[in-house]
Amino acid sequence: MGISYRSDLSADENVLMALVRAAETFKRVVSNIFRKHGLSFPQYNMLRVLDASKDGQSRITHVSRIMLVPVANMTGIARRLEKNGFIVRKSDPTDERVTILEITAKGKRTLTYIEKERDDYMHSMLKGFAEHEKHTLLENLKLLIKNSRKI
Amino acid sequence: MGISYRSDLSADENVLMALVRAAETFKRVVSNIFRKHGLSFPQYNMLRVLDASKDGQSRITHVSRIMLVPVANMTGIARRLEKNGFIVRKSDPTDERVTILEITAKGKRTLTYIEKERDDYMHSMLKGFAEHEKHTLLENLKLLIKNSRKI
DNA sequence: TATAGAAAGTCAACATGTTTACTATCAATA
DNA sequence: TATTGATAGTAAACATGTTGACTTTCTATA
Repeated sequence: MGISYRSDLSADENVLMALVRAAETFKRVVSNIFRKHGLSFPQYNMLRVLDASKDGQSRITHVSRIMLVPVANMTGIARRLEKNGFIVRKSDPTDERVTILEITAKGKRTLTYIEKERDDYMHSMLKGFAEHEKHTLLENLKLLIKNSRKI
Repeated sequence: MGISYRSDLSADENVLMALVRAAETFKRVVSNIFRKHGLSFPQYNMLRVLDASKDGQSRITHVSRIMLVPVANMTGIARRLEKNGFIVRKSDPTDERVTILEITAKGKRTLTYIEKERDDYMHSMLKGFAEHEKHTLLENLKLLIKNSRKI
């Protein structure tokens, strides 16, 4: 099944299709972990960014730039996170245009609950890789990202 | 920007986040190519599967299994492809439950138009990789996929 | 041969991504 | 200072992904 589909793919395409599949499989499994705690994949990432920010807060545009996701997507993600009590939204008194997002105690607690299970999964996904192989893989992936940016 | 976010990530997380970013960047750029010809990323993949199938046709469930995408997603993708004349839908006389998808002449033509630009892009994305490095990268990605399946 | 269960699809509800349009505010400058 | 352009964010329209419910049709078997 699928053999006739793959047989005429070039070496380049094989690599890049495997890249997409590996990423999607990874996202699917960690999403299952997040979902048990009421979070989607991008919601979790937004929480992580806020948790690592000074005072647990940051403006939407800043989060957008770190996540490499258009600002337009942030609105809905933040709205749902706020609805479920993981963050609060405040306006910046010094600039009325700005919306500041801040992680709540519930948000921080949830990240803690997720942490171990997530780390275990990531570790098992990289089973069979020596440290230097992880490093080489990381460099390869960075080169792919760099190459695609230049196009 | 983003430094404080990244600084406390483990080596495992660095690799897997780079994996997701590389895949998303790749998808974004090839999607631009496809869009010029009226196709989305999954629509293109569905066309590719049909084009590589016997007589240019296959049942929805089969395409779903190859693309590793739930059948429920296939319905809408096929409907939009049919609406724009890239495929037709037929029912299987031997099994009334089955929907058969078949690529049209327009669909095949469109794949031909896309082919070169897409190959050029994939080649430039893998610039700087020797053949044996591509091979190693592919093996690494396959191992990631295999590892994540076992969880 | 009824009937229960499996298989193939569709549909609905929701979250997300993408693009475009829009509002509100701020900043620069004529 | 009034106007113009840049910034920050939201909203709407669409395509996709995910899950679960549902219909239709087969298939196995009691």
